[in-house]
Amino acid sequence: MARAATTSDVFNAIAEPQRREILVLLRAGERPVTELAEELGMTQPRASKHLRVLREVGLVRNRTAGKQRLYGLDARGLKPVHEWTGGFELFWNESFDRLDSYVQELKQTKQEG
Amino acid sequence: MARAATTSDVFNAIAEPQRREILVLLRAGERPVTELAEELGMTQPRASKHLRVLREVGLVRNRTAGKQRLYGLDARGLKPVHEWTGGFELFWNESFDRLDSYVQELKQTKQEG
DNA sequence: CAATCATATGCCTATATCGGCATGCGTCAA
DNA sequence: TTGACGCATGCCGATATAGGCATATGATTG
Repeated sequence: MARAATTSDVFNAIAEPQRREILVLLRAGERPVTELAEELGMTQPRASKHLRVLREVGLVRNRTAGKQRLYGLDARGLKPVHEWTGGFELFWNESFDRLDSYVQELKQTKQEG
Repeated sequence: MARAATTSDVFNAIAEPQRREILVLLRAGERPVTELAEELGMTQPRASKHLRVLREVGLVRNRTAGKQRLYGLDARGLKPVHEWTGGFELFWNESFDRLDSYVQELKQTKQEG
């Protein structure tokens, strides 16, 4: 009983910073593993492992091109995350009022104490 | 050497489904711990622990109200996540033409930088 | 002060990653 | 076929995290 596996939940998959970096790089187009690894300053096995996770959650796909394996972005899986966070947009925009009243409460409490 | 701690990285904090549920519930307003626990079908210690994580990353705040401790939403921390995923919007929405030109822009920018 | 309600924590176990290193596997060139 | 290159995996160690249960802590009431 822990959180859903990184390989099955996009939220969890992108919780790892290096995987986010990989996704960002892939916006510029397909890349072979070694190139990604080098640009991100990580070893090849490490890059491969992260790419595997991303592939299993469907955020990237790959195709064989000669000796290389090109990884490409499939960002559709990020849409749910964008939409979920979007559901809170009102709250971070509107936070002036809420924050303000919260601050007032704090001041009040302190003065009373 | 693992991913950033759940207590310091919003991406990681919301990687846990139950914490996302808590945040959703809090959109309806402040709630005491026990009420949250009950509505989500989890034990009180469990709810408290999740709330602690959320508090440490700044997604919720709490104030004492008599014997209870009311937790409230502070969604500002979700904005970066929304924006980050938003950076991929063109890749799941737009036509391939526009996507193409966007990619060209990225390449250009990268070369200039 | 004692009893009680509402929460927060500590301790322990099971499980999940992450990263390194060595190595297996597939492809291409000679 | 052999050797080199590119990448995927297996295995191991270290660490993080989730959840349970019992218990400590803080506030309120009698």
